[in-house]
Amino acid sequence: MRRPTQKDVARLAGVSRATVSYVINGRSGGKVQITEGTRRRVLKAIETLGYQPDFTARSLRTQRTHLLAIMVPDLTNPFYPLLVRGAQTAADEQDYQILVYDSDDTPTRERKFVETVLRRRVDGVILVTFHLQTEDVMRLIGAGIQVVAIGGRLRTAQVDVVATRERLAVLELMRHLVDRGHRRIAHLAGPQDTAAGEVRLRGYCEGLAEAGISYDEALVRYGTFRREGVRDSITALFPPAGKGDHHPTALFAANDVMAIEAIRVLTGQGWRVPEDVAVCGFDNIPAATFVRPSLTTIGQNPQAMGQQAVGLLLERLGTEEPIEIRHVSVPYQLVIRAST
Amino acid sequence: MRRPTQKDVARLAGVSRATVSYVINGRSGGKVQITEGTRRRVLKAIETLGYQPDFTARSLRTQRTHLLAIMVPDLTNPFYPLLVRGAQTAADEQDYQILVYDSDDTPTRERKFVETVLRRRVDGVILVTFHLQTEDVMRLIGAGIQVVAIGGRLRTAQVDVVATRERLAVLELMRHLVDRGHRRIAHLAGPQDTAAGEVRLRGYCEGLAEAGISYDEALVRYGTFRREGVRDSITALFPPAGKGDHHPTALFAANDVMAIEAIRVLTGQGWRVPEDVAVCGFDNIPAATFVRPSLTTIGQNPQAMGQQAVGLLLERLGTEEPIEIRHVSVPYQLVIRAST
DNA sequence: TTGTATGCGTTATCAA
DNA sequence: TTGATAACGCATACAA
Repeated sequence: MRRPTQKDVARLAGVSRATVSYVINGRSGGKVQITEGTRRRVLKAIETLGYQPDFTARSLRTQRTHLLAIMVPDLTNPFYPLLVRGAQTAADEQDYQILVYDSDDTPTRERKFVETVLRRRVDGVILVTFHLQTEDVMRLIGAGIQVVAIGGRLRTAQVDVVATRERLAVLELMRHLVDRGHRRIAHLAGPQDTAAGEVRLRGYCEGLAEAGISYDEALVRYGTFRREGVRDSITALFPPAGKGDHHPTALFAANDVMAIEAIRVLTGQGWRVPEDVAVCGFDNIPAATFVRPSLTTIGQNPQAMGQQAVGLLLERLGTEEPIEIRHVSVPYQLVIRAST
Repeated sequence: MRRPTQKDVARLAGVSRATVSYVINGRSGGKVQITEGTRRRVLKAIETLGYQPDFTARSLRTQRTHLLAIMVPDLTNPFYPLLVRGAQTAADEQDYQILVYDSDDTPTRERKFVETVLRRRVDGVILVTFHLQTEDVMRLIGAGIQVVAIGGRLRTAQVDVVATRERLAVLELMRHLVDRGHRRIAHLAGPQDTAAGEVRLRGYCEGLAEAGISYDEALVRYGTFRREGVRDSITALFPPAGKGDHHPTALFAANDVMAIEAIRVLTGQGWRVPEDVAVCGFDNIPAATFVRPSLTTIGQNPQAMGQQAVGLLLERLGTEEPIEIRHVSVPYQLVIRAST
């Protein structure tokens, strides 16, 4: 009834507990040698008893939990499940499990995450954070927990970072619009206190500059990355009265959610997309393919990001040697669809 | 540098390790009484040292990990992140953490999940399974792991179940269509070897019966819950030639993904939705609000399901007494939108 | 009311 | 090559 322990295995195989441990951990490669005979006897006993090592006990002894944790701001944003899945795939191969934590993008919960992983003694964490400070990260590192950040926000902290080169991606998107002949390009920007909002605006500006188009602040509106407020911004940028006039012919929204809402508002007000206004977004969420017209956007590769992040973590966990800080960027993809 | 342990706290407070443990675990309610004075001294020491109990060690001792695990078939299906989030919210309140596992809907990975949680000694699991057998579940229970299943598939196993009354939901959906005057209602069914596919078809049939409409097998096509194959089914149900003729005036797709694809195919072939054909789905995924026309559907409440599931688990974990098997159903919601 | 001692299941160090 | 044995950090029965 009770789960068998190493002791049971040892008794059945007629050896000591230590020997069982040696066999299990394949010490045979190192200094400790086990006779093939006893080795097989032990293996046999393990088999018949259905013995499985207890992670908890092992963790206490080795100070390794074989547990990773990933914190994301919003699991219902389709970007993050993909990230989690990528992480999972990579972790699974090495028998690491993943604790998933939805911070709801609040400072309180992000803090709580830190406390939790500290007590749980997870081996490594993947952070998608908008609120943690360098000092929070330092606490983790101080406790021997490996850290990798997704996205640029913690660039300055001493941690590995996995990110998309968003600025370059936006630049490419802008080139696409310019190639299509657009000169008056509006931007529905994200909040400028977020790395994403800020860097995408920068890409927009550089894109204009590259095409020799002068920046016009009247063409830039700031949003929240959510649907709220988009209607007002659109109405301001595209006054119903001014149709056929000197209106912008293209709109770059800082993310797909806003872009899709923009399309809805525009068509609702009688604009044709893409004939009157070309619209593009950023993220390539699933809805981008459903919406009519389907949305031109930048596809990040969250799954690859998750995998990479775990890869970095496991590398550090696999060696004693210190590894220098790494910043890896994951390829993005310009997805051209009907909206431009 | 090293994390402080109870021993450090004890030394600083000038008491024994046991006393520290008593204080922490609030034994004061039980038989062991601690003087207010020493209690405060200990608390003070904990504070200044920044001591935090070590989950691992505690787990080894108590045989409780304070860890739950949830297995879902596909994290990129927006239903499941909500489920996870609901579970998380509930778990978080009692300081339980959640291991998330994406089984990719494969038997192999579902098995692997079982092995993993067994070794990890998680306290309870939430199962959304399409492949596990009763015996797999029995292994978990035998190991003292609490189990709750989401959805009807394990109804017959001896476990708690949280589910939506899908049959009743479909019935309500059918009533809605009938109220709108529809008599020829087609059904894009799900695979009949899945509980969802089967029960939704049953609801469809009962809905017809209730309205006194005779079942016509020519109006039922079987799909995969995915976009593939929908085009063919739609073309067969709504021959382009037969427009204006004796075609079905409504379509109930067994899930939103198929319904949305159906709308796309129908409009692509010149049918107007809902004027020529009313379309409805099941699940209320986010895209259901984005699609034009927006989709009438049944909204399950995955978040509530996750919360409920954790609730059942924690109840069992909170008491020694055996609790009888419970089947709880979570309210659904008929969401009427533009497509009908 | 507090302290002593033991064990949870492992791994790893030392002898044998 | 193998076997005792001591931690790992904590909770608790029992003794004081």
